[in-house]
Amino acid sequence: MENEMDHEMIVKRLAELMPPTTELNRITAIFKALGDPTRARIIYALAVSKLSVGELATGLALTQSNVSHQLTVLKQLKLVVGTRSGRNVHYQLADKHIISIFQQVAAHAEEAGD
Amino acid sequence: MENEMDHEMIVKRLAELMPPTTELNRITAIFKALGDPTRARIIYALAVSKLSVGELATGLALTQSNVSHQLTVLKQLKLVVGTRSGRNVHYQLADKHIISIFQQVAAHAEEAGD
DNA sequence: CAAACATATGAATGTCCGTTCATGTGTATT
DNA sequence: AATACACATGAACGGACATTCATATGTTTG
Repeated sequence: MENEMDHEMIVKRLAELMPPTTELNRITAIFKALGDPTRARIIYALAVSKLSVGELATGLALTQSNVSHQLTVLKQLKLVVGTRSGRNVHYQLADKHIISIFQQVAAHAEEAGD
Repeated sequence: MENEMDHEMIVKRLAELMPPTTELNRITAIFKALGDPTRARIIYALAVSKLSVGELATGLALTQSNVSHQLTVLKQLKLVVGTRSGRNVHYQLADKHIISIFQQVAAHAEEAGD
């Protein structure tokens, strides 16, 4: 914490303490991407196993088009990567970091559950 | 990883491996809340110091109404808590857990930055 | 090369949501 | 009690976005 003198200062210079706009945009874009149930389910599925678009579609009861659209969003944010093998494209999580982020949020969601 | 036998099984039972709907909704709701730049900035500000609604409004150049609306969202998800003292209501992060979540996402955003 | 299969892309649509404006509720001061 | 101050709430408007449908691109097989 900070004393009263500092507090006034903090309020006055709060904007300067914020992360740069472009960084903040990148961060919020990631949160927003994970904030959609469909994309979250895709992430959960890929946390279990590397899967193709079709497998995700049938396994999660989603349209192929829908899955593909969501994957492009996740791909753009480098949350998943897809590698083609023949006709199929197998997607996997970009790194295991993502799983721990979900775990932390899940932990918070539990203890904050009404 | 898993062998080919298991893989078919996984696809078939993918839905069962998903977290229960209500839990998934809670998790995605949190992500969605953090996925808005305005709310994210509020979180960042509160990570620096406990602040009143008015201080947040002036410090972040936002409408008082806007700040209040976003705070109700964050409050409902138990990401922040507000305590009244006189006319003012001072808000703070519900726990420091939230900061580490941002740090992890920020770390990912950096290394994935184009 | 034609046909079938897997994935990607584009447009269109309905819904959700962030912001603003206006007003209401709560609290202190004189 | 009346006024001023701090915050909350509700309605409304505009923009973003998730999903669907149709179609295009890419890849294998016959």
